[in-house]
Amino acid sequence: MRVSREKFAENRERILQVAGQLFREKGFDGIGVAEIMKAAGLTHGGFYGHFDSKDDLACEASKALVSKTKERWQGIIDEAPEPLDALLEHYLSRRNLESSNCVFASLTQEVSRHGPDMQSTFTGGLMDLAAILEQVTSGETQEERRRKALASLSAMMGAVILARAMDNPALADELLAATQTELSSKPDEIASRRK
Amino acid sequence: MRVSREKFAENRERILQVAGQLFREKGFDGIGVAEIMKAAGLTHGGFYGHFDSKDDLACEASKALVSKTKERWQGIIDEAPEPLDALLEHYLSRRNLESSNCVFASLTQEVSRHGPDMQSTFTGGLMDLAAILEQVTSGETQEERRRKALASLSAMMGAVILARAMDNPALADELLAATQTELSSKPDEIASRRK
DNA sequence: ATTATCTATAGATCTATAGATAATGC
DNA sequence: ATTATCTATAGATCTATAGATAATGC
Repeated sequence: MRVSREKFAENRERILQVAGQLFREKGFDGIGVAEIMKAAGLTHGGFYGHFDSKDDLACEASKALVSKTKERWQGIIDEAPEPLDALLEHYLSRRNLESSNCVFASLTQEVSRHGPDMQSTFTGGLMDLAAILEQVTSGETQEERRRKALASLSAMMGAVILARAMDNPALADELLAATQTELSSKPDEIASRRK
Repeated sequence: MRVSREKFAENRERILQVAGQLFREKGFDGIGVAEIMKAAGLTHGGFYGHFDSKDDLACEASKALVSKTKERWQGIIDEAPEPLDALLEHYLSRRNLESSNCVFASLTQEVSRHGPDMQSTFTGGLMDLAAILEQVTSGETQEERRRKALASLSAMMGAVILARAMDNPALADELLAATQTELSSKPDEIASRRK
């Protein structure tokens, strides 16, 4: 039943990936170790050869998800001709609402109930996203760009978090569209396109 | 051991109030029925005379908390000479960050994992808060006021949710201040006062 | 020989219920 | 007589561990 070193490393990655998915869908407290391992195609007992505890897994999975979001944001602004609008279009889309891609939009409210390691992971991730946003935000002074970037970050994540809780898809769409229009550098263009 | 009808109603209210507090602090999954009843000064078994299930309690407690937030917001805009700025000052303050007053800033991410009753409570509450914000938002058309109100709602709640997850109080304060400045009708005044 | 995984289980915790108890209110 | 609360417990679930198993890698 033992597997090779290479397969062992693959199994660890699969546990991390499956856990990341299930944590985002059901919350840290909404899914157990046994079910995570089952979804990864392994048995419950094998878990503790890979991670010290469930909380250790939650931290490691969060780190991986934070990195992925940073890479996604950086990738979008590197390629698009209008980076801020491309990022808003991506983040405030119905697709991003329905997938639970962004770990911040799914798990941030649980962070303060966990240990310092997880808090530091989320804090660092948010600072990095703010820095990315600052690069593509216009303003006369650096102070103004920084301020706008932080306010935009709040609005983007707030909009997705609120829209996810709504049982009325039309209202959720309206909330996303309103936030996109207000944060965009070209509000008139967005407003007419969104109709 | 039986108590009067009046005391019975009081006990139910106390369970609701204690549960509202503990749910906001620890999440719906982070606290059990036994501990809630203990905090209310009653025994575990007595719970089911007041509520059908833990989920029933979660719905009722949410409804009460949503109503309280609506009343708080309406009270602020009714009294203040500059209602929008008063609301921003209240909601984006360090005091509101540290208390877990607002049910939306504490529990919204768990709503989509619960039943339709809770989703409808949160959706209705958010619509009502948006309507309150719309009353105190300036704009040339009603459409513009509505759009700004929805975007401001996202930013206000997003800022508090993100700031709560941070282990760096200075950064959390900066995020709240930046959001307040950007949403205010008098950004210059806020910016100079916040220094 | 080492070690990754498996089976089995200990021990804690959680929701919900059953039946007893004792005070209320007709 | 009714009923609000209590004690006690059933039954499910959850984290973590112990010891067995069997394949890897020196």
